[in-house]
Amino acid sequence: MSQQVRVRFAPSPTGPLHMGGVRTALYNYLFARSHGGRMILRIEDTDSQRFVPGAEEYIIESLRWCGIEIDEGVGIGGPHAPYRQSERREIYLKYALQLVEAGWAYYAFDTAAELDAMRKQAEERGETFAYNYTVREKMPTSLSLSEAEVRERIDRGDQWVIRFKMPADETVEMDDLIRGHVKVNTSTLDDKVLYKSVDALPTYHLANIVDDHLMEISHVIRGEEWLPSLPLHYLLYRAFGWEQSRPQFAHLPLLLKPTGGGKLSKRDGDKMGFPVFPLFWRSPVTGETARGYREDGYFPEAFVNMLALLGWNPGTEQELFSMSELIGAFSLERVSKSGARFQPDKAKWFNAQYMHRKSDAELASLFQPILREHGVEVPDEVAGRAAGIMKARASFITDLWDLTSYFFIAPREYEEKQVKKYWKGDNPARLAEVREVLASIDDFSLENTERIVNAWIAEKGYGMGQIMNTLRLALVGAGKGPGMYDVTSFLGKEETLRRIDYLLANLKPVE
RNA sequence: GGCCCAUUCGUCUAUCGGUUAGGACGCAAGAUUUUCAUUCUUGAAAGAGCAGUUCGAUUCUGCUAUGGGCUACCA
Repeated sequence: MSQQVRVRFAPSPTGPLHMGGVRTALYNYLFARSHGGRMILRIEDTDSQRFVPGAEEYIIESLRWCGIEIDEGVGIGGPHAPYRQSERREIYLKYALQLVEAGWAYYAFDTAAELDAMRKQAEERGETFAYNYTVREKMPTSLSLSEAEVRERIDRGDQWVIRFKMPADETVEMDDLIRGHVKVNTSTLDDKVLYKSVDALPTYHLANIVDDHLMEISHVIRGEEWLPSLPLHYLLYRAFGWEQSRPQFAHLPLLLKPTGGGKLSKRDGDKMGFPVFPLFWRSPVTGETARGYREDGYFPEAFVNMLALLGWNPGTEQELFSMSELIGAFSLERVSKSGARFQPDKAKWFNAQYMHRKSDAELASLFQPILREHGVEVPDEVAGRAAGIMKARASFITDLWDLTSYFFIAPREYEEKQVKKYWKGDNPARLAEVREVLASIDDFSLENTERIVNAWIAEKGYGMGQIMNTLRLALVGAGKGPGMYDVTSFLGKEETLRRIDYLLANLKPVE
């Protein structure tokens, strides 16, 4: 096993990459990095019907945002270029023909419409139509037609596909790194199309095997939805004579909907209010949009951390992992077998953990764009300080504005509930007294102000809650916010006094 | 319908034949507190069912049930 580890992430550009795809990419990346291997990005655009412009760029940008680095592939190049399957068309036909020649595949001349009709008829009879050893001799194929006739049909320009000649009765034994030994009898499988007539491109199965072989892929780590076609893939490796270098397979459990059944899909996010995609997406064809984790205020580290733990665990009680810690801890052996239900609440919790651990400086650069959106221009240091004071109660960077707006904008209106509760009785007079105490303080630091004002409250025998909440009404305008001395030290003496004066002058106490 | 995969608290999971079945999210209660959070403590909460193997099964085997995937000239 001195062979170099080479894995690939091979999405198809039919739309935005969804979080399940990101997780597959992540596991491939972690596996590659933890084995000193290479991570390859291959774009599987063999479905010309479903191709969506912009999807490839979206995939690359998503991986970049997540910190999943590509060593080789689309956008980077490498020894096995090109890495976009549509640019490798001539390769596949050659290999498909090789299979026909060797007797592992055959031409079939029936059209998609004819097959649809046959399936429908079979269904009406309560049967299921399978294109396999039971029918292939009766269909117009190179198996039933004479060589001359086959030649003639092809030369005439008739449509043809190449199908795999599935053995009639053979047990295929396979090994999966996650699921263990799996056996399937070929009698339950059908003659899959390997090469399509509609766009003169291979299907996934052919392109996949050929490219994995040519690109010297050592491990195929992909979603569980591919497990049913693993026997076909095994057989293809054998048909090509590539069994010795066949990669090892690992089929990942699926990401499931938070409630109910089924795999996670785009609709779930729309319905339940969480993103299913890493980045915001607007379809260039339909104009449809979908929210993204990035735009919803998630940190890529938190998103990746959350995704890594959905279907894998380190076997310890550690939950917070940086990418390099993940690389150190990851192993396919610890990937679970059953589908993992995605939990929006847990995703939020992960993000909050990262939020609480961010430095003021890091938060400042993320918070500044939001401040500017609200017309607030302050130095990074000030933005960072505001964020730092309030980060403990934020889950997302996007929570910060609501949490800190009063730091930057003096209240002009006051929350009714707080006014009713505190802007009455002795409190206005007491606020005037506090104002004088504050006015006498030179060092407005949190500690100093706290020490002096608290001592004064104690000396006077006033109620802490009454004084503080009245002061809060003046400075914040509502019953929220951090400790009052956080507010006074942030605002500074001048602004603090100004806000108190404004309240005193403009709001009539309630009776 | 057929084939394949799976099955521990509501959810993500630990356990690799012997444990008071552990942790986390969420939930509840309490503590702290000048508001709101944070934080801390505590609590409720699980081996799908039935056989078998075994001195002993959550763990191994079989069946059933349930969930999921696949069943296209889509990946």
